[in-house]
Amino acid sequence: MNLGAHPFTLRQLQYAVAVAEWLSFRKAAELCHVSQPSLSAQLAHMEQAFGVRLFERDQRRVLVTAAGRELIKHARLILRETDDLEELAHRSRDPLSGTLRIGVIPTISSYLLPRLTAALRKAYPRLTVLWVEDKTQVLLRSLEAGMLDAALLALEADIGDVERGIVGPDPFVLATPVGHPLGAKTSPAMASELKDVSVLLLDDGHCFREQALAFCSGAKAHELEFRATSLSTLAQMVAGGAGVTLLPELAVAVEAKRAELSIRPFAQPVPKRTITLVWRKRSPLDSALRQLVATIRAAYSRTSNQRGAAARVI
Amino acid sequence: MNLGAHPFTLRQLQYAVAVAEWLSFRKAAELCHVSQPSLSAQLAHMEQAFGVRLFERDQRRVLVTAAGRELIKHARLILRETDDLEELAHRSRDPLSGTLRIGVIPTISSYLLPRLTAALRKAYPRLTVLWVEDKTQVLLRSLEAGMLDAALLALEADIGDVERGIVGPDPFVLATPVGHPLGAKTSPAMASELKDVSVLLLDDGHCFREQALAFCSGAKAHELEFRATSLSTLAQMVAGGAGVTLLPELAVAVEAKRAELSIRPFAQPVPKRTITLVWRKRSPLDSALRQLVATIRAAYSRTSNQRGAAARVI
DNA sequence: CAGGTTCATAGTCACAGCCTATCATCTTCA
DNA sequence: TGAAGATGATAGGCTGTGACTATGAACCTG
Repeated sequence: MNLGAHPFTLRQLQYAVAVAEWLSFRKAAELCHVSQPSLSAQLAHMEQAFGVRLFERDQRRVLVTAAGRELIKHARLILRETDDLEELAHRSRDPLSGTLRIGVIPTISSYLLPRLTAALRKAYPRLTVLWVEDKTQVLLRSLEAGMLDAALLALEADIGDVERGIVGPDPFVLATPVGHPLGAKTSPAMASELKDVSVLLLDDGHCFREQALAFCSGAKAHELEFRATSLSTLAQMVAGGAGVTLLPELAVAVEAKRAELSIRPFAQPVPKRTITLVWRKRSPLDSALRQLVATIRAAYSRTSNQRGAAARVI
Repeated sequence: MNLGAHPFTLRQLQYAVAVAEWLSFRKAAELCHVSQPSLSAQLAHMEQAFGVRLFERDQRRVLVTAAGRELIKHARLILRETDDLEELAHRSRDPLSGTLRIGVIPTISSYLLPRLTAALRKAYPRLTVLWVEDKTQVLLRSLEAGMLDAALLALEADIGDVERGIVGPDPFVLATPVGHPLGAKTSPAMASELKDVSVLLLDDGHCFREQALAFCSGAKAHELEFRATSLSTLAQMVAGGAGVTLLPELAVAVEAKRAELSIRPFAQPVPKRTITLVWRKRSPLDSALRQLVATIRAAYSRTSNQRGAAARVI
């Protein structure tokens, strides 16, 4: 490890990054809460130390040089790491306290959160979770940008290279209007029964759409043109007789109560998704999040059991 | 990006890492070239800022706490990154390394780049050039906006107030279908021969169109309605007997090989364009780019000679 | 118990880094 | 065309951080 004095400071890196972001010394100085001359001076020192011009500036505008681009990219990385370190320090007093920002996809949030928040409040009374609901890809981008600490989504989606902790499997069931021939049978549903049946699916961008679609096209079902933007809408339309659909079992308890639906489980191989908590690799929250996953898993499996019971009643 | 002041410094991280490594304040202070009290004071500040005790110390020994282990692991990572940044700065002191974004017009790129990239790789092995192909006016706007570092184009176009380095002249030649009366003569072509001849030209927006058009209208030639979008298309159409055209000599070697063309040079005054590298005034890359121009010029004149040889064979 | 460790504390000082005020340019708009 | 309003650079002065030396307190070792 190099123990020699570093020729630059974290503060200087922040200044450089701020200027690169706003292409303005004044604006950057304002955001960094220093005067513009101070910022100018620090950047001058930094350029001197590096022996490289980072910014091309005249009296009307600022541009980042080729060298500047490379260096500032790296500076951003370092600053993110320092933020992580701060975060780590803050948490190391008490890992599961403070505020955690967690993303969650819509087809999970409505059904899991009500029960989960209660369990979390009980397990970690000093922890506040800020839930952010959006589609998988948006959440993953926010996660990467450091705007989220973790995200709760389906493992089957394209989630890239992230750390993960599995909460549990969520099998899909067949939902049909009451009185529909497919809903009448008592045996588990076979994929082959879906051949040429009209199914309704979620709109583009919802990962549950992709997962259900994969199964349906394998079964040679026929997708109707209309696409719902939430599972609730989907359930309403099915109840209205527009067609049949797949629902994650997680949603059944709520949706079958709101709308008149017949629910049948599928025979092996059961289509399913795997609910998972994901976070950045090398996140300082790693161990805390693993602990959190255990708590979520416990709450989820309790919910599953109750759902199982509810299903038997129907 | 968090722009708030960081509660710690890189120096403090070094101190902490050194202590963790040697489990001794004195030894660590010595290696960091500071007095032991200075190091003690900084670590005390750091622990205060973090709100966590990093070291368990009494007068006979030093131990790293559980929190300290985590934090110092992360601190090591950050210090490695800062070393990388320093290294990066050191390398970028050599302006002709890293990535340069250079624009180039289509009537140059296809013919010059294959040879040029090889020459550049050889001359500047640590330089990566990202070539961006577009029309002159688009390139100049990108250059002005800082999205490009330089652009390779024809001096004869309207290029505004930019810094420039001339690569070399690119004379135009007369290209006719094989068997065309204008192609039969062995003497250099006169502008007057083009009177009332049907010529094909590039589409609007290509600067080569403007340059060729200036010459042709001076010669009272007659432009056919059809306009090609690339020199290759143009050559194909001429070979097909649709008319005659002007080609930059740079393109002859490639195009005359693909299509059956007769090529004649022009008599004085030879119509031509001047291939030029341009960049922003006051760009910090100025001296590097002048050096680059010299390299490009060398590669271009070698290409010219070979093209001269090829032309004699035809 | 003296001498040699260890890290912590006290007191002093220099300079890095901040501030305000001002300059030199360039753009904008009346 | 000229005044007002940007922007970044420069000048000069102040202050607080982080360095130093000297010393203190606790602990081992011969």
